[in-house]
Amino acid sequence: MTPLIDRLRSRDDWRLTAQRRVIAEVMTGQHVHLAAHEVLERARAILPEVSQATVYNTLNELVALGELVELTHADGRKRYDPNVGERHHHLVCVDCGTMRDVDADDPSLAAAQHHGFDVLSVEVTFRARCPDCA
Amino acid sequence: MTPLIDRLRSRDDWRLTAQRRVIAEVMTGQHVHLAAHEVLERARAILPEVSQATVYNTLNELVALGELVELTHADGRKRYDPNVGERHHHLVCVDCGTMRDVDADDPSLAAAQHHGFDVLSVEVTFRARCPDCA
DNA sequence: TCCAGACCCTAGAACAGTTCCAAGCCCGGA
DNA sequence: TCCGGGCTTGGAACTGTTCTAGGGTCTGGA
Repeated sequence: MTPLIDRLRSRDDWRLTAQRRVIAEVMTGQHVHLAAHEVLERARAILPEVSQATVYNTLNELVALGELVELTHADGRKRYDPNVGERHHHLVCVDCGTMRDVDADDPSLAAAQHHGFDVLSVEVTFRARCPDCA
Repeated sequence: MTPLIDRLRSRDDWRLTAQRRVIAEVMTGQHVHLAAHEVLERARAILPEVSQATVYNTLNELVALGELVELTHADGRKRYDPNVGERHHHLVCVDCGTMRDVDADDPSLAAAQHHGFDVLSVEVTFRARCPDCA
């Protein structure tokens, strides 16, 4: 039993059905940054009758519950990261899209964190609320 | 005549047609981060017979030429930033998507750079090439 | 145990953003 | 003027995501 599934099971405002449990199982681990279609594939390997709509619904619900973070990838498809607890950032391969979590507090990445990647550029985005929307 | 249009005009591998000039005109300025449909709208205000396909083609070509940077926004649509010269990062409103350029070298944003925004979180992405793709 | 209501799941349709395609247009060079 | 290559166009196609309608499942109360 993983912490994620434990947390979900103990919520009384959210039913942990078989489908949802399988999706949570798939989303468990370090360096997991799956796109929806990959989640669907892996979930179906465990429970073949999971539907696409359920995967999308469940992923969105888990994001709303704060259990996943949605990442927008350059290829246009969203990826989901279960590592919400600790502050961390991302190392992304510009060719294949592979991602690694890195914990860096500044935009210069320590060599020990390179994971063998050849770093090309850094992109910093500040998520904020503008005066008009405040 | 703006520097961007000047640069484009002087390329001999790329014809600066009326449509392309209008699109470049629309993309000129500071804090310009337009999505394709906005570029189309504004371009048509100047030259009504510009087609959607041309806007997409031209934006992609300008990105390939290094004259624009493509930004992936959480809402799924790409935005284009003409500010390619100087290293800078982005301040994004989570509600309306408004963006501002900021020049920050670390993930703590100086108050002078806040543009009145209420900063919620910082996201750092290292663009890299993984060992398999190298 | 049975029932009702709430919640959940499914397949397929619908949607939005982007790209592809075939055809016609335009410009520069011969 | 004619020709060829590149550019543009509208519409179709494609892809990722969301919506919809209908049926199923679970839970608590009678």
